[in-house]
Amino acid sequence: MCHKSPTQIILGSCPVPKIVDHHQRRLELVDATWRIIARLGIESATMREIALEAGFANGALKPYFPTKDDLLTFAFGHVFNRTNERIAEVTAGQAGLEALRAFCLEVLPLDEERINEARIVIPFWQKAINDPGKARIHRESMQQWLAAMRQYLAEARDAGTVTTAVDDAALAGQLLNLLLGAQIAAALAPGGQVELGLNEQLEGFLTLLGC
Amino acid sequence: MCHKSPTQIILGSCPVPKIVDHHQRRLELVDATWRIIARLGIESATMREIALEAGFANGALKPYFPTKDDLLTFAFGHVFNRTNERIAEVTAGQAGLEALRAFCLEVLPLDEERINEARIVIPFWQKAINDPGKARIHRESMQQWLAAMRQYLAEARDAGTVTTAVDDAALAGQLLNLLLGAQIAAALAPGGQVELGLNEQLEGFLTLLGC
DNA sequence: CTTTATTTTCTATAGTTGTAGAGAATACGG
DNA sequence: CCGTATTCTCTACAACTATAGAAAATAAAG
Repeated sequence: MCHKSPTQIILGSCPVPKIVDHHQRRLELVDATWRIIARLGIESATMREIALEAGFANGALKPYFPTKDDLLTFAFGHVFNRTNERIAEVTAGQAGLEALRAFCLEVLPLDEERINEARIVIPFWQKAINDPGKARIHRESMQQWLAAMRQYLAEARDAGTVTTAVDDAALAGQLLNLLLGAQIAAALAPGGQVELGLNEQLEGFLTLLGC
Repeated sequence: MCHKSPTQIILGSCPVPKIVDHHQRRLELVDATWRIIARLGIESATMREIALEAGFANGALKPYFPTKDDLLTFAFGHVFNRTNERIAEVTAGQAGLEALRAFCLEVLPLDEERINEARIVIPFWQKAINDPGKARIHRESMQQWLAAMRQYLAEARDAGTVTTAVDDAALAGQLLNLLLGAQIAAALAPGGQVELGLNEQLEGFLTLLGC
């Protein structure tokens, strides 16, 4: 039997090598799904519409995602992965308040691309309310974010840039909720409105920490 | 012709007075809708399910809400009205930091009832992303909340309980986003988890203002 | 070119949804 | 008890959904 693993092409045990990279194709389909959700909303993200957006016919998705829920769960998980990768890039080599600022600036919906991500993550939250698996995806990333923030706050305290009496757990929680709330504000802002004062809110919060 | 206005009962111009109070019935249907969304999620809030929850058959909703969208829009609008009424009660006769605290304590999902409201408002946000009418309902309430918060902050500054250099607009924005983010944290928390540190976050934030 | 396994299209199906509307049931005035 | 307007139930229907699977198209090896 000829399996689908790309490594088997190299091994040559398969008379006809497979043509499409399954993992790559999955990512393409996820990308098409994102575009649909960002442009038309999750209600329009039907299997047919996603296939059309990706340039395929209705049934072509099944070999890559057996069910729609598989596709959506993978797609949503990938949003968090992408964001976490971007965060890792931006905070690399930084610490303390600088790292915290970079972290938040990467999560805040400050440009069109991240406003689109907000339009994707809100439907995800809605689905996660009644889907423990999806809720776990969210919660695990949030735990990770909280841990990172607490570390940055601790570093900033050592550096003397954070001096408030409010404890770091509360501060991290405030900042996380502020970031989540900003997604909603951005996603529901009228089309064209770019300025929500999010940058001022972030700088203001960081200022409050140094008191 | 016999109209549906309750005043016509009193006038006696209608040979057979109407039996059900249309407005009251609409509220009952909205209540049933809320229960369905809170318990099973918005995906399960079908016309049939809502009718069943309210104790009626499928078609009985139509005289009160011609379409499902009418029902949902009214239901979501009513969530904001209720919350705003509760806020008005709780902040009545208060000012400054005390009013601000009462306001936030009323919005934060600190008990089961308000966690259920979070499970209703998140699907609403999701729908509002691609429905300008619903987005406006949200935005108008948020504008109102922001104005109230700025007023409380100004009062608190006069009283000397808010002294931070960060300007009130940024502070109000932070607090609003914190409240919105808390809805997400609460709605996606694993069942049974009640303590999210939201109270500590609020008190911490209010402490930060006095620096 | 032929063969073979893969990949994709296309059609079909079972289920669910919002909505419409005929008819039955209901409750009240007389 | 009867008539009447209201209210509700029930059935029907058209649209749309995810999914399954047969058939066609495709691409590479020999």
